[in-house]
Amino acid sequence: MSITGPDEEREFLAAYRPEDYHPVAVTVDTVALTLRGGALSVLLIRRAMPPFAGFWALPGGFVRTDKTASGHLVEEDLDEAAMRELTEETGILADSHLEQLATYGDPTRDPRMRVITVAYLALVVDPPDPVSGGDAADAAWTPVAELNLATADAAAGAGARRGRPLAFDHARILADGLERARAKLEYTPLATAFLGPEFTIAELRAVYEAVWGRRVHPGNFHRKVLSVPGFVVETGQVTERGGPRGGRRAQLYRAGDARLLHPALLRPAGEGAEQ
Amino acid sequence: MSITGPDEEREFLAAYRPEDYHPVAVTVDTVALTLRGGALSVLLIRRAMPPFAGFWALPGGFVRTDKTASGHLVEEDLDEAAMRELTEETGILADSHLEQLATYGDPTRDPRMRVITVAYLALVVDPPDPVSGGDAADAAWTPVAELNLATADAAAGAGARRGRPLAFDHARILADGLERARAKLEYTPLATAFLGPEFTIAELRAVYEAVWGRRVHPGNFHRKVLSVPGFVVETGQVTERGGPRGGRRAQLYRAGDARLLHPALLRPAGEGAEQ
DNA sequence: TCAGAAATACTCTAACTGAGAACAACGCCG
DNA sequence: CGGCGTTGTTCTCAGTTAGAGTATTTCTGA
Repeated sequence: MSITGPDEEREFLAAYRPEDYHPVAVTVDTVALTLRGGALSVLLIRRAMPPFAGFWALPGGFVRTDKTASGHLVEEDLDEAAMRELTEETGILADSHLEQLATYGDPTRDPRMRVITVAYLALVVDPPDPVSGGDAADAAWTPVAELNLATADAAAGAGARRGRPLAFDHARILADGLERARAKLEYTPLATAFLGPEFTIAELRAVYEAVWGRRVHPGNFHRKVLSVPGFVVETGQVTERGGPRGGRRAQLYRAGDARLLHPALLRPAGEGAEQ
Repeated sequence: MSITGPDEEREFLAAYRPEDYHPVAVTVDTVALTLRGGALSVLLIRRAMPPFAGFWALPGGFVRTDKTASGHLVEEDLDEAAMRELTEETGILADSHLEQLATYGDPTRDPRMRVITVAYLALVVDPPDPVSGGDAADAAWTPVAELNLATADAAAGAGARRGRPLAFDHARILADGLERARAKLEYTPLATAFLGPEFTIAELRAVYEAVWGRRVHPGNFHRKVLSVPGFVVETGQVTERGGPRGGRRAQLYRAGDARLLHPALLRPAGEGAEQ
């Protein structure tokens, strides 16, 4: 199906009239989430360069459509760009989960020029401390609760209220990422992407509690998780020790092969929450 | 928070090195769905220009970042671009619903150059026949069943099997749009966006059946719709006449103010379906 | 050895589900 | 005009799932 050719190329260029166009830049930004000490945390970098120099922001950068020093053409897919930028700026590998979130193209979102950004959601298991690189002056896992984000709706325009304000429209992107994670815990086995290969039901419950920001009834959670076919599979092993303050040893489970949860684990309808 | 200025501009340009970059184009493509004669249909255009000249494709085009004849800078948001292109190419207005779907950036997806496209899902109520314009040689509402799409997974690489193949990766985008619509019928009042301001429960059920491609139990559907708070509100009116082959007059309802359906209307778990 | 803690199991009631039947109101046609 | 098929609406019933609370088991630490 190769319909490329000189004729078509000419047609296109005639219609394209590059001189009439302002350049557009395409970037990727990643909402990387993890659990650290029981708290849902997001990976932020401190911007070294203007605009928003000194502000915290989501790690990300330009999609490569350029030539290297050797003149070789670099063309990467958007997912690859997201992973590359994450590693370049923070040293963190998005090895557990990576999915596209949404694309933000408000003409005023970057004061420099027209920048359209494709946002990603990444989950990372038990990550090391980040190592800042590239345009990042610093990088850190930051508990989401410390950011004092408004709700997704309210954060849309204003950005974070108190706490550290984020650069650009990153407060909104973060809010959208959090909402996506919260929603997908309900009907997919996404929670297992926060955990290592083997985990207990209590650890799984801790993921739900951290992401949803709510207490979850241990007994009912246990029953529901085990009743969903393919969510978790028993390993037959138990933990080496009980909890640090006593308690029974727990069964260890592995993630099953289900891609969707039937029935779903719905979050309580009530409003409240957010810690 | 105006951090724009000559210094920052210079910084940015120093890092950007435009001469090292190949141009990137950003387009929008829209999966516009409607119900015509009870069949779920998608709006397609026939491409006038290469590549894929003569192929059917989703309506869409370049996001404006250009100067008009008067030299005025045109900067539109992505949503605006999607609506504009839809109307330019087909004459159809996305007045009922418009939401972003996903962004596709495979470096090989357009044989001409690097084109990143932001896909949208639009729903249209009782639309007229399209009027082709712009780069479209033709435009038509096409029943989705006629396209013989594979499932979302299988369609990813190969595009449509039999039936008319779509240009670029539009078969995959369409599959993703259909899956989004099917999923959102479950937990949002999206189905009402297929209907006019007043509708009967049976018409609402017809939307679910057309989009899901499955029969839905009339009695249970009725009960569930009325039991979800804020999904529909009674108008007190009834239809002028019963059905063409007899039958009782139906109560008329309006869309309620719920944004989420609690409890949700889950589609039957079974596989099958697709008409 | 005991108190507290955590994992797991059980109980109860309320709510919801799918399947089917029943009832109500209409158009059509003889 | 009156039965009949059609469609809208309500109801019944048994099976499943939900939330809340409690009980039991098996740990740790004092």
